[in-house]
Amino acid sequence: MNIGDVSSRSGLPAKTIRYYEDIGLIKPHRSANGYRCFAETDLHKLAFLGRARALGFTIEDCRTLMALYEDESRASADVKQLAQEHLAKIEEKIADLQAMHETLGELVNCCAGDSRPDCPILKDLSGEG
Amino acid sequence: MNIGDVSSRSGLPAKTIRYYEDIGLIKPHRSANGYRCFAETDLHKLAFLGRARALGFTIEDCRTLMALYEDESRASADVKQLAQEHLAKIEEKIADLQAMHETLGELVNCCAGDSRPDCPILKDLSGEG
DNA sequence: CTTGACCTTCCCCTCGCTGGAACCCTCATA
DNA sequence: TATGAGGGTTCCAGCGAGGGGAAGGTCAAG
Repeated sequence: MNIGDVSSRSGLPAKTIRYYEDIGLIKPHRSANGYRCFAETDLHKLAFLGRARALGFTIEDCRTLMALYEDESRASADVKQLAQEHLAKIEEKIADLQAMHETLGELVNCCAGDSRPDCPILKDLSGEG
Repeated sequence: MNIGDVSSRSGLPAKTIRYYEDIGLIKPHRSANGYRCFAETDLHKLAFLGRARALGFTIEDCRTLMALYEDESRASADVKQLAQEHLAKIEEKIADLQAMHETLGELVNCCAGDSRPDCPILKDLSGEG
């Protein structure tokens, strides 16, 4: 398979696939003309990476997850720990965003949103609040 | 005031303050020795920026907000619209993160987390789910 | 033979800083 | 008077995870 084929089959942009090769996540062979030549296993890895990335894992986490996946003597505890740490980071981000949302939401609710200049949002930002 | 003073009084790192000057958010004067020389108004702007950034506004949003703040004939509707758009982006991010959290949370719950290799997390990532 | 779709490498851009190198300024102390 | 500490200055590189686009090679169809 050429890169366009794996791109459409994995849903990942060709640029991303080249990047993943660049950083050593996949190692496709090369055809005589210099084109990357992907096997089914490469496609499988790319799909794996795409799903892991969609769950928000970092590239380095993905590297670890792939290594665990390929290690048949892995302990599921290692996978679970990685996932739990990631889950904790997600929770932290959600909490941060929710705090922002709450503060900003209140300010927005207090703002008349008309043609007058008086604005509680700017008032708060300026420290007059 | 030198940069160290505004840094400690605004809570922003000196690097960040230099960066904000670089991109034209503030324009401190210079002393004879070449040092940046900050007035109270600069400090006030930096505090404004710090609060806007803490609410998750992008630098470009901050630039617009500062312009609105300094424009005495602004309409609060313009501020409110910007804030509402930002609020919508925050909500989108929260929703994305919550979706990740839900999926990953279920997988984590299904994973024994022991010394055996069998792992529903990896199974899902590999597409066997 | 040419066209168009595909592939290659290469380098710069994103965003919001952060770290570090190399150097200048000022003040206090030995 | 040297010197050292603790400011300040500039510029360059890098982070994560790719994206955009140029310049050029390859291949199948018409």
